[in-house]
Amino acid sequence: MNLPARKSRSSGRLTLDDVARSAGVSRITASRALRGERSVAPDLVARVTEAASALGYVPDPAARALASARSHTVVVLIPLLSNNLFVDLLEAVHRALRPAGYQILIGVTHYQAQEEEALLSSYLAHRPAGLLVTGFDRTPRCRELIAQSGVPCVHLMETSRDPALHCVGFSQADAGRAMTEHLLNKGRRRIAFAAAQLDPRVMQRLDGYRQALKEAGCHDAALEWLSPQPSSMALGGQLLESHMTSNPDVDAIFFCNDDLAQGGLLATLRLGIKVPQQLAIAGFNDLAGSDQMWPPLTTIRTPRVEIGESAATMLLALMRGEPLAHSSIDVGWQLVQRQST
Amino acid sequence: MNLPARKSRSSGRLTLDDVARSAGVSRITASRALRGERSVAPDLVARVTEAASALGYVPDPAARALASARSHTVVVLIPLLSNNLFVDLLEAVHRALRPAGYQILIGVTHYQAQEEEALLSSYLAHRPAGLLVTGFDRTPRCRELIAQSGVPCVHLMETSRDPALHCVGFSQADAGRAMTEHLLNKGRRRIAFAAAQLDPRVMQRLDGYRQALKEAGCHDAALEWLSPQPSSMALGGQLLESHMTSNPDVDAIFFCNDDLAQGGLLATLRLGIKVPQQLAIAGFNDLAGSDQMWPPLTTIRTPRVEIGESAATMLLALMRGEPLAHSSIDVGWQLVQRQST
DNA sequence: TTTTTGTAAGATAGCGCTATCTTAACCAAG
DNA sequence: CTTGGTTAAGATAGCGCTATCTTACAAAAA
Repeated sequence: MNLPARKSRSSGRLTLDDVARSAGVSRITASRALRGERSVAPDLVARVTEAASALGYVPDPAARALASARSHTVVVLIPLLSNNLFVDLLEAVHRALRPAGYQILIGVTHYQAQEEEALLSSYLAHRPAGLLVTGFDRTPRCRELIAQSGVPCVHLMETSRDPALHCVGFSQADAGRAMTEHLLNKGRRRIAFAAAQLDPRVMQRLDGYRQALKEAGCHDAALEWLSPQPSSMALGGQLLESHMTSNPDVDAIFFCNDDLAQGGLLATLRLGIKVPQQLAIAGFNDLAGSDQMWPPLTTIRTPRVEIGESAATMLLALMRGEPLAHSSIDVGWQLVQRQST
Repeated sequence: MNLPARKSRSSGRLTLDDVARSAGVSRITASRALRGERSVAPDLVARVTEAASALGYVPDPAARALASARSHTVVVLIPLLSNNLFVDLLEAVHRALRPAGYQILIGVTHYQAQEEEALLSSYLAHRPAGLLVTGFDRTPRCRELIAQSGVPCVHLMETSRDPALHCVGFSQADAGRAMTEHLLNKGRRRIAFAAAQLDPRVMQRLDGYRQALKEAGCHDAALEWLSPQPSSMALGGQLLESHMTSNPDVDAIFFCNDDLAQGGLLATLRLGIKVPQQLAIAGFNDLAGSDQMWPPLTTIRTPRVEIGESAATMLLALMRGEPLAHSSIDVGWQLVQRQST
């Protein structure tokens, strides 16, 4: 009488055992060899590596994550994908982390605290090796989730003096202030600030704008044109058009983001407003196309590629448990003057 | 003498056993209840569900993937993130798949067959539940990887008559032809086709353009301005500027993508070319900002949200093993006439 | 030589789930 | 009252890896 022979659940997948057998070592040695652990003889490492690539072995990330309670995934939370700013950031992060064997799991929060919470709790279940998040503005629950998870985390886009927070960014307020001072230097006095989305970084730019104008004695709250709607070219045009009729004496508009500024610039064409003679226009971020506008747009170039790279490097160090030279990196920014101011 | 007490590897994580214990059922019953399998009594399902949410239990995706040889991840391969076309697509896919419990793993191929291969082999190791890929143009090795994996796959952006291929898209050639005919109808005869990137879909639009012009007897190979470089506003401006000097009689330019067209349109401002009087300009995709241009850009509106939704729905059916009404869905496109033509 | 390290390699035992097989319970049919 | 067929719930055994403990062996110390 033959046993009922429980059906094998094997998926036919190539496993570490196959590699080990082919290399003539034990499974665990093969595992250590492939992970580059010490205490494996160099010739064995070579044998295992060869066997693995000859067979086309790819480790199963699920099994790996389950056994080691840590995956090779890095979760990146950004507010939007439709802003090239964050796409550039993502690409830079990806370029830096991929060679180190990490994969990126992208979470898009749409500037919604609730979405961030949901994404975080679902993504933390993957036991990511690291976490990259945008800014510091999040719910206490989010902070708690991050802290409790024990996953190394680097904050993007802003800087902080708190040595417990790892971050790579620049001072949004300083940049906002510098652009405003640039407009003041150009002789403008009725300088409007047109903003949308109103996320924390936009508000910091607004702060810089206010400081500069107050110091110059030119601040006028009526020239802060703030809209909570999502940023877009169309909205930039609308903001310019609607507010310029009620404030015709405005001689400069500082848009909090280039997409708004581009829309504003195009609206001036429609309306027959001369830029920069009648009205100076400035943006923020130096997005694609800003140099192509007519006139080309004066803006703040924000080094998102550098932010992505530095943050990835910092995260790699944290994940490896290496000590950090600095917990906060300020990558600065650059005012790019073009013909719109 | 006490045993050496092997240190527990438990991660302190909340597991299914905790939920089962709290609900007073066995682990496997809790598992079935949470996965909505039949053959669990409704009151037990309720007890388990409650216990799970009370405890804040989140299943471990790694354990799940390992045990069932299938994850709840859907891999999406797109050429670029910096083109809003694909971002819109991704957002739509995400919105459709998230409620069904699937997560998206994004792979960016940069239009490189090599990158696609690398991404595919590394992402397939995650045993994704489904696969969404852009177009049909890929290496034999990629096709083989997809076929061998047995993972349901839906192709985006194009259509095919092969019933074995699942796809959601539209006829790029038809759209290209329609736009060309629109320009012919406007009385234009020297119509240039300006293109970059030269990916398969661009070439299909070119085909449509050629057909229409040949039928009208207006085809001139010298008016096909093709650049293998990545598409950008700057390149659009360059293409227009450089070719218009050598072909001053051109009375219309059909750009293969809106970013090129926008750049071209802005270049006409710089160069003092009157649009549409002297030169008609048309684009493709109706990207953000095309309606804000001056003059607003005539273009082909491509229904990427619909593509994303339909593809996700189709993939869901495939993943659940449900029968499909159609293996190929043509979502069409729409010519949006604005003032640039 | 014998003992004490040190280290490389292997044996063992899970990680947290789900596929599969078993059993228990129930009802209708014989 | 048995028998067979159905279903719900539980028991068992992995999925493919790595953490941890053991062992073997060589080199260093006694």
